[in-house]
Amino acid sequence: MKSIEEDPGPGVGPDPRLPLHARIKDDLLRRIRAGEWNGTTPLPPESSLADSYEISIGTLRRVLGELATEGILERQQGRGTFVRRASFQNSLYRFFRVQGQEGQTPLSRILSRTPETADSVLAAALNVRLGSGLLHMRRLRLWNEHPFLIEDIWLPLPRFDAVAQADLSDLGPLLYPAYERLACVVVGSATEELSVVAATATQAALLSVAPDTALVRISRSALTHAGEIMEYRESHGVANSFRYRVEIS
Amino acid sequence: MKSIEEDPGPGVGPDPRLPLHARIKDDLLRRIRAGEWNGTTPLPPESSLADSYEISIGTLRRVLGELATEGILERQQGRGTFVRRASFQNSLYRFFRVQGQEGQTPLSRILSRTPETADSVLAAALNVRLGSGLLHMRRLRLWNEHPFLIEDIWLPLPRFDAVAQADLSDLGPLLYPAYERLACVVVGSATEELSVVAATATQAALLSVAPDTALVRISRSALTHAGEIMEYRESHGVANSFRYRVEIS
DNA sequence: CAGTGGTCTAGACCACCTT
DNA sequence: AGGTGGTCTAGACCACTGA
Repeated sequence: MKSIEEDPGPGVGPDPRLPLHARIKDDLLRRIRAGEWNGTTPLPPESSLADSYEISIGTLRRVLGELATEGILERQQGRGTFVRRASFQNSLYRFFRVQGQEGQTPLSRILSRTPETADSVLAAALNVRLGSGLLHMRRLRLWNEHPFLIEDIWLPLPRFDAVAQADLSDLGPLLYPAYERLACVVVGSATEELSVVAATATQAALLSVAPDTALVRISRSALTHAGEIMEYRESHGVANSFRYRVEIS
Repeated sequence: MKSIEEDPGPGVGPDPRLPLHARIKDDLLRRIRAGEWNGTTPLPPESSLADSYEISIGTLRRVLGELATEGILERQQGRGTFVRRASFQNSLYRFFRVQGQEGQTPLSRILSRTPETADSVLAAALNVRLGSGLLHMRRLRLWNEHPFLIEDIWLPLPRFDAVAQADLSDLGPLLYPAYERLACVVVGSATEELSVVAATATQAALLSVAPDTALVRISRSALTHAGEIMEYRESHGVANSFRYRVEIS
């Protein structure tokens, strides 16, 4: 329990010329990134947060509303306000037009799981030192026994030792819940980048297409709430099964 | 000037169980789509809007704030609240990595401008009857005399007669301001769809690549504020100069 | 039932733009 | 100077959740 004297009060934030709500928002973002609330425990109720910041409840509600709109927080009437996990609603993956029922998760088959050392590309992607230990997993995604996506996944060691040693059947089709269970790491956000490349011989064989067929490559960096890169992933799928839509306004 | 009796009051909106702010928002969206304010004339001031809806200014401000966040309205302190044109900040076009200074508009060269009749694909894309009149323009975009994008643009006639007859030098590199000037049509929003195709012989020649090179195709449907499709556009660029990023949270 | 977030109000004061 | 949107407050009442 905090005393009022410990609390930063309305003076928080770097630039006192900023509006009050902006400074409060910055401070809340800082505390979320610091892991003060972990996704299962709610933030303090509005009234108590407003008191501790010494602002009116209306101003605090404006800040919480903005953070909810941005997908950082999730508000549930009667229950409380929670830090949200990354939802991957916007993920580019979803735009491979594959034959399969809506809402179902495709089958996944882990082809390999081997320790590696970081080359310069991976060291940069994961923000680790050259030559440090990584876990590399290669996975195939399939609909009705028909492969449509190859995933190469790299995780830093020793942080993910538990994933390296877990029974493969413990991992299941969704890896992020497994990371949380085994290594206590939660995905807070991610960045994906799309590009088009020609299939290597290996990729072509796995996807049963001709070599040099155009593939869509999606590179994903997944971050913790604190902003540390926890996973780097490259996925390749056949380009002519890919459609992506954007709304502009 | 409206009398209070004419105004819909707080009872507007289809479902009276909806919160007040949601019903007001629906009504404002309807009036925006109906073209009640055209982008240069401001909406009535907050106080007068709140009075005419018989709601408090705080509730009205909430609605206007949401519409501004969604990019529908633009608020300018001291000036007023305006309906926004489409900004194309999110356009997929921007992700062709071309050599050229930031912020500059690439050169454009109109290769052809011919009347056509709508085939089934174009009729569906522009929501017009099969066989109705269209204007087809083909345009090349270049950086330093190096072509990187082919654009095929279709406009419904007779609405865009003025564009069909204007001097080509009147069109300039940006078409949407020209549509507004010549045909009094403003873009309110747009949808873009990305796919990957193989270059035809003609496309390959124009872009000086080998036939069957992978191209990124971007199909764009541009809409008026009223939701009518005013332009359909297909653009093709070399796929390996394309990079697209998405943030996920 | 107590506690949470959701809605709505009424009004004060400030910062900015136009005239 | 007058009018616009921007900030902030204080409080009433409602709807939902969980024990």
